[in-house]
Amino acid sequence: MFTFMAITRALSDQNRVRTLMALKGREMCVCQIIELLELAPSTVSKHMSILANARLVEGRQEGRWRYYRLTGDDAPDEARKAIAWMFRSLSNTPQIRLDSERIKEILKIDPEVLCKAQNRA
Amino acid sequence: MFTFMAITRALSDQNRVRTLMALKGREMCVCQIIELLELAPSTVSKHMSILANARLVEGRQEGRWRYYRLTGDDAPDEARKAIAWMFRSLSNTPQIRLDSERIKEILKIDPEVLCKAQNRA
DNA sequence: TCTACAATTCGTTATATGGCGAAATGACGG
DNA sequence: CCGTCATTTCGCCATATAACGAATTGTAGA
Repeated sequence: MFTFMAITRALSDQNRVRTLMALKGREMCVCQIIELLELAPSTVSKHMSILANARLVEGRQEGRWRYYRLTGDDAPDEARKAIAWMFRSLSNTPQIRLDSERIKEILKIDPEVLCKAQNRA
Repeated sequence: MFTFMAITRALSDQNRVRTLMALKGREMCVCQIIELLELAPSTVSKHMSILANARLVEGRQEGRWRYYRLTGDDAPDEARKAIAWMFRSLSNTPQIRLDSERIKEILKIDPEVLCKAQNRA
């Protein structure tokens, strides 16, 4: 029950759901997610820790960057089922399609350049 | 997306999840749900309206009593999938098993008697 | 119509949550 | 080591939410 509630609470915020959808089939570093959601770094970091706590995502350090991806086979069954349900429900919605387009643009930019641009803003 | 978020927000409260699990395969009137959750009538009523808004349950008036049940085939696909996911995740958890036992006892009591008892308390 | 009463709505309160900016952390290049 | 810089942690504020009791609504029976 505790695990299940951690998942539903994680999924109860739209920005976290958008993030999970964005991670379908790829990794993204924090600054790329910041760029997608247009939120402060500290806010995004907190969202990621909530998702990680619910075992919906896992992080990987690469140099100065931290990459997040959806959890794999090691994740609890509830988490994988939740992600599958989310994909079935949302893949064709306007918001997710819109995000999908923006992600394509964001991924074109070298993370190094992207982070520097964010520092200036 | 709006529909999906309504569902995840509805599922993000433990008392609402317990209520949905309680409604598996049966109807219950509000006073029976009050008895299960041990919350004030106004609180339970609000929970039920949140669940109904997310199209996870639907109500039926019978005399002075209002019975709630899980939504049927008329519900959005997201809602039915969510309920299925919830059942798979929670059916064997301690809290739900405990509730299941209590529900058996509650259903033995005539709703008329149950409501009267609640008024006295 | 009047009373009883199950359920809902409304108003209030305490806590939880999402947001930000500032400071701390930790990894890399010099 | 030392500075740089991506990310996280911390402290704060505004809003959202869950809880309650009081008042309202609407139905059934007298």
